[in-house]
Amino acid sequence: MAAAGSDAACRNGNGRTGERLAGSALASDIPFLFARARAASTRNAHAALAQIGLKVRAFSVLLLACEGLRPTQRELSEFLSLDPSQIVALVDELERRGAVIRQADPQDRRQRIILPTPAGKRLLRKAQGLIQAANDKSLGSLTQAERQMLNVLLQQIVFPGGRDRHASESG
Amino acid sequence: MAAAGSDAACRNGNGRTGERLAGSALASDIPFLFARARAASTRNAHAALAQIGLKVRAFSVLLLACEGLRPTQRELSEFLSLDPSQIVALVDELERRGAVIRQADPQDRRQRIILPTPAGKRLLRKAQGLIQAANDKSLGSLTQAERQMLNVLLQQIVFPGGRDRHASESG
DNA sequence: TATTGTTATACTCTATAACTATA
DNA sequence: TATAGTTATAGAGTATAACAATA
Repeated sequence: MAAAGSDAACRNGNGRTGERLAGSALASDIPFLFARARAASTRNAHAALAQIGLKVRAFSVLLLACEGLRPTQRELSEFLSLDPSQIVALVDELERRGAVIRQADPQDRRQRIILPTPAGKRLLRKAQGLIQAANDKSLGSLTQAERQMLNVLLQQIVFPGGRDRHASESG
Repeated sequence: MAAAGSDAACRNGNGRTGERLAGSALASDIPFLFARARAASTRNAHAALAQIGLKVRAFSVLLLACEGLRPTQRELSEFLSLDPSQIVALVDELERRGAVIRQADPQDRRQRIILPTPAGKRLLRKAQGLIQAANDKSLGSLTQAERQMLNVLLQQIVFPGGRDRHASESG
């Protein structure tokens, strides 16, 4: 690609780089900032997870499966804002790998509960270490207090219902 | 699609919805929150801009062209973190529409400076009104002070160089 | 009849490489 | 030789519709 930003400064003889445009009103546009922040943080997360053959989507599913919540595929779809058909592919991948299993819910046999295997739990622990390091890199310019504040603000946007969350800075 | 979140709560007889998973550690993961916040805000922005036939990418290019900064395509590519080939398509679209023109830089005829037309400036004003309404919707759960704080934190992440920006809340 | 999971398909977005014209 | 823009192409990500099993 052409991955601007970090190392792309001062290249051409004209002194014109993308940095010059940071004076634009766009630099204060929240959706634009979300897009750039997300791109950078998922790039770091992907790079970190690559060494154990995971992607962030699969990591999210694995994490949700490992917390004792016994999620159905439908719930995963809703919470991750992904289409049910995408969950199928993600669970297929994790199941092939022996990290999770599908269990038919005895109370409604249409639903499949996603459960972790011991190997899945081990994989998650490894992944969480890598993710934490990646997130530290993504948020390196923020203090711990600033990260916590950012976490609270983002949760207010994403979960406007406003359940009293603890902002535990897992990432 | 299956667009979870907003209206998907309380559907199945089991009382199991995606909302239940908000207790997960994933709900405190910053990249996850970025992804959901970005998805929601760009969805709103796209819906708003659709009525004038623009997408957010094209809007960004148009805005940068209209501020007197005389950006080259390379600069747009770097600042928007898009590949140069994607800029070509965006400028093509805006040019077909009569909103911008390409001008060869006389000092380096390889470079094309993107300039707005009067029609382009009018289109931008319309777009900005729509974008502002969309952003108000996306950030409805935040006070003005919280928005400003979010803006500052995001800029610290995206522009770690730390030029003294004004967080002018253009969106 | 409605819902869960599944499959298939198309469309957008993103990434990569090669080409041209200028430098 | 190197860079700006362009073109073409392949891959990932996303959206949509139809189907089988179950309710």
